[in-house]
Amino acid sequence: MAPNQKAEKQHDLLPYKGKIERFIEPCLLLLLAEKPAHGYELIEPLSQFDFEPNVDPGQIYRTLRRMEKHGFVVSNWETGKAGPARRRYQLTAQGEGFLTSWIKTLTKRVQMIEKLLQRYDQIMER
Amino acid sequence: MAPNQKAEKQHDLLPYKGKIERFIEPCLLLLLAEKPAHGYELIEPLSQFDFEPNVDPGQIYRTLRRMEKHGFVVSNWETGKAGPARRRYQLTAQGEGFLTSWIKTLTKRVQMIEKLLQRYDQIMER
DNA sequence: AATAGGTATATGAAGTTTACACATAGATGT
DNA sequence: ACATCTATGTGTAAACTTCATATACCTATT
Repeated sequence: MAPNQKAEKQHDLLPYKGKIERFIEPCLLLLLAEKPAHGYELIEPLSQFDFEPNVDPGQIYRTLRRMEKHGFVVSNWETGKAGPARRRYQLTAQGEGFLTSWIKTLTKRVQMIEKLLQRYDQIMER
Repeated sequence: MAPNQKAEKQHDLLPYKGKIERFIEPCLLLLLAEKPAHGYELIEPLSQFDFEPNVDPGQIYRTLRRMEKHGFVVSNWETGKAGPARRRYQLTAQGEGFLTSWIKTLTKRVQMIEKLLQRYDQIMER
């Protein structure tokens, strides 16, 4: 096929972020494994995982609800306390299993990246 | 806000892949840093990076053209050899710089994941 | 010389995921 | 009464991936 200069619709390439798809899921599950919490309360601890750009609260709530639909967490409304009602989430046994599979996936990802990094080091040595 | 059961349009959560956004870019750049090549020739070596599902050839060609537009690689048509004409790609100095920034990004990603993995190990110890 | 298969490059379109803005609402302080 | 903080959520466009498909040249075979 001959060279061709059609317009390109896709992304402009920069900025590249190298984000990990749905990384928020294992982060949320881990935090809930440590202790039950409501969404708002998870914003700050989540930010410790260095999300860039900053963690989107909307995404937290959506992800929690989604995971609840799949039985990975359960929630109950907590009134009584000060301020508006909060939905308190707890990890389920299923959720633990899901976290475990996430851990396996992430371990593989690290290996993938390490492989590339090592190969990069090799060509840099020359 | 009260509990609410609206239909959910978003993804069904499973399967989760934890793919790294545009991971194909640093892989291609690294392979080209090792030695110039045409797209078709890169399919097999790319698969060594354990893409799941398998590397999409279409994505390879698109990504190479895109990176060329940004000056990270240059190509020239190679006839003469057996088979149809091939577009031979070479890394540019700019491309090396882009690869370097990718390496930094990926190093950060590894750190993010390691942080999570360690924290997971901690709660598993109990 | 037709045709099948391999090599090589590329596009179309639908589905998934993220980013950012915005909406809702109760509680608290002035 | 009003603003502000806490808390939960939705709408939507842009970005990204996936899978299917198109094109075309070359080589070997019948």
